[in-house]
Amino acid sequence: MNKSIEKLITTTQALLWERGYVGTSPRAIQDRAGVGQGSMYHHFRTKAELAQAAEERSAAELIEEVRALLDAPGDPLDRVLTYLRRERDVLKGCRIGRLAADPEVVADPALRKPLEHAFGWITERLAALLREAQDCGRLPQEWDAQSLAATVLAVIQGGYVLARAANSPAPFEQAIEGLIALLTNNATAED
Amino acid sequence: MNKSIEKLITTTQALLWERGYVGTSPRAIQDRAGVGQGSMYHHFRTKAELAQAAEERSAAELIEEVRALLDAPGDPLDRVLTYLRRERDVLKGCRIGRLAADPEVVADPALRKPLEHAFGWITERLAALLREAQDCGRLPQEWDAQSLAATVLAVIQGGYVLARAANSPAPFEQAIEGLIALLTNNATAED
DNA sequence: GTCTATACCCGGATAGAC
DNA sequence: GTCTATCCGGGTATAGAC
Repeated sequence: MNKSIEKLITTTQALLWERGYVGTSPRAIQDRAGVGQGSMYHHFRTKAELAQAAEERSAAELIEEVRALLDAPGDPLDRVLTYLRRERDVLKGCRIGRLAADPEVVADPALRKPLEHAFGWITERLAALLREAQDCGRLPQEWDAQSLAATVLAVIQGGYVLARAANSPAPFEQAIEGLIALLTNNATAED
Repeated sequence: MNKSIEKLITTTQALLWERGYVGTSPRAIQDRAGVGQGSMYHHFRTKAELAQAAEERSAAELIEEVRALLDAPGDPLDRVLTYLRRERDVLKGCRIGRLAADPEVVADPALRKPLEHAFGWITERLAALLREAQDCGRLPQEWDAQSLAATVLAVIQGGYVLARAANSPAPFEQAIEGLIALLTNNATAED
């Protein structure tokens, strides 16, 4: 039915990922979507409104992808490691994290909310798994699972930053390997 | 002497930090610097040229600040921890890392170089300290210091991303505390 | 719903006077 | 060195016709 609406949203998702919020103009969206000016402004009153719809879709998609990985069967810590080693287009960065650089996104609650929601969800899910890993004796009980979950997500997000700065995926991969060493070679002497 | 040049560079540094490269216009620089159009284009032929000068200055300043912390006397691992706990305006993000989100910066070698240089320098310095910590027996010898250094820097950069997304310094602080737990509660049973 | 026209200011300069 | 004038296209819409 609403082919235009659909095309506008997916196109905006792609442009926000590539160029961020300030870097994405209504005209660029229209051109790439093949949708006219009048049509776009008929369905979305402002650029911010369309961006919000696109962000919400991207956040939902990211959550679904991560959920699929983290809900797999198997040892909890291994699932976290699988998530860390997941294949990624590193130099492209994170479709959600990228937007946190944009002051207009951070300043507008409606534009910031999808980021907060996606990262909040992922952190909670990781924390639950890390707690399970503690219960299995694979991680020390005295560690704070919530903090550790933030660390895991931060390594990924920071890895993207370092990779783009170096124009190479290498720093991302090193950061991940360093974290895996920290998580797997620890004082589980309790068992 | 060249008060104008100086004012243009420091103003551009501030605007790049706040708004990134695409988000910073020559006009905004001129207005905030109190320098006219003609003057600005007399000293810098393009926006990119001025941005490059500003980036180089910011990279040098960041390196100096980190050097001061990491060259302090004392135990090597403790110096890394001090660096991690350093006071920061978390929601402002990193003046260098922020620019890695910008596709125009990543695509232009002259604009990307200061980022690569700053992060490369910090990673090397951290790796050297972590190697010292291994020699002191405070970290397992089998860990790769280079990877670990990338992890440390990634946690900081990723922490900024999570904090801005949440509009709160909390995730940054959690990520740091999680990393400190990982670095200090490890299998140093070898000694 | 979609199209075209119009508007107004900004981005990123260039040219030439002072 | 700095100022003012000028330029051309893009950003972000709004208005009204079809």
